[in-house]
Amino acid sequence: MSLLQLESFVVIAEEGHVGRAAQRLHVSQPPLTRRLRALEDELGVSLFARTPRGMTLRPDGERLLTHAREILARVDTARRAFAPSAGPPAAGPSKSG
Amino acid sequence: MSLLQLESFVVIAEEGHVGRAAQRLHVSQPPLTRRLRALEDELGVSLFARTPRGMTLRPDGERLLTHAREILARVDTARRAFAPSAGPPAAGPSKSG
DNA sequence: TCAAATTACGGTCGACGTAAGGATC
DNA sequence: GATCCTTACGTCGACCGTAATTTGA
Repeated sequence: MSLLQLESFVVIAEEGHVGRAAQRLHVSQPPLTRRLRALEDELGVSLFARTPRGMTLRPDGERLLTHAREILARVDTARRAFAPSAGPPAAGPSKSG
Repeated sequence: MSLLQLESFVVIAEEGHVGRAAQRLHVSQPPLTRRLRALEDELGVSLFARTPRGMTLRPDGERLLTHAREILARVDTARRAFAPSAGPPAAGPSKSG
């Protein structure tokens, strides 16, 4: 399980469409299908129901979606904590001003 | 930032020693040094102070350590939610009993 | 001098993109 | 017949391990 797989999964779930998800992620469909496939294989469950109009989240997929969002949110928080755009929230302002 | 980098960082921080961390992670020192290096480079900060006896966590490193532990804990929770060893906590037991 | 981290180098595995295939309505 | 997901194939990049180099008390 990698962050890339998790993010790919979330986007596919949001779009309900591998092609659309691929556009959002700036990759082609095959890599996305494979990432999802690898994730399902590792977890040993089927995350989506394949329909002729796209992908529908299954119960296991909905459960993973919750976990995935939390993980990605934490990662985003960590990244922001070190982003140069804004100072850390708890370190206090510099006394230079 | 990858889960592998985060896990590597945490182990190095715990051991204060790349060599020991490498043993725990079943890899040699160079890959571990590179993972840490890539993480520091991506974050734009120095996580450890290099000393002749090992590595000492710096303020930025301590901050990241907190984030990293939370992220890895969430990932572990997600994995357990799909682990075949135990059923999901909220799905209820099978009606077979 | 001694211990530890880091960089250089070659080899192997994984991931991507294009093209072809299978399935459903 | 059209749309979408999936698999096959060739190529490139990333990561690993061994060996050599640099760093710091």
